[in-house]
Amino acid sequence: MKYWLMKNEPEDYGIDDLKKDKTEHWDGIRNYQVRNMIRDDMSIGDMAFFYHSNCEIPGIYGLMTINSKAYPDHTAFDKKAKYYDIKSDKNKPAWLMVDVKYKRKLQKIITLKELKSKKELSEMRVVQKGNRLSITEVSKKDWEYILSLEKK
DNA sequence: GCCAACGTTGGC
DNA sequence: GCCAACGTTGGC
Repeated sequence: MKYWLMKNEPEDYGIDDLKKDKTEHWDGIRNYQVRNMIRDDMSIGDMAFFYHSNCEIPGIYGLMTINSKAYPDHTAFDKKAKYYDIKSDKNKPAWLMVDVKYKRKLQKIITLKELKSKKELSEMRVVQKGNRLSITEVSKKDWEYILSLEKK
């Protein structure tokens, strides 16, 4: 069982949208490192933080579970879709996605600022400069520490 | 809206 | 296969 942090822009799709939808496919991954990670390392039942990026208050807003294995991202075949990719062929899909299931919103937002202020989390990928991966793995230790911050 | 950091592309 | 140019991400 692994833990993840998954970024999305709330203007595009945020935690409240997932709360409403209950489950949704996490499409639009167009980075090979991230694709390989969801293909090789992610499993059904893994837990993930829903992180809001590129917004007024970047940070962790909620929890979700991974609800499927990686499967072809059909938005890559759709010429009208934002993330259409001419290189992805239906017979040989270049891009994958997983389904995520809403668990709950955090009682309070754990902001990026707060994450950065904790020396315990200095190893975490999201707090490191120049990290641009939309999905990163979170260690069990960091996962539990972050959840403990919710109670403070 | 700026810009640093990083990934991708493509000429050679 | 190198690397400059370009595009994207995302915090600020």
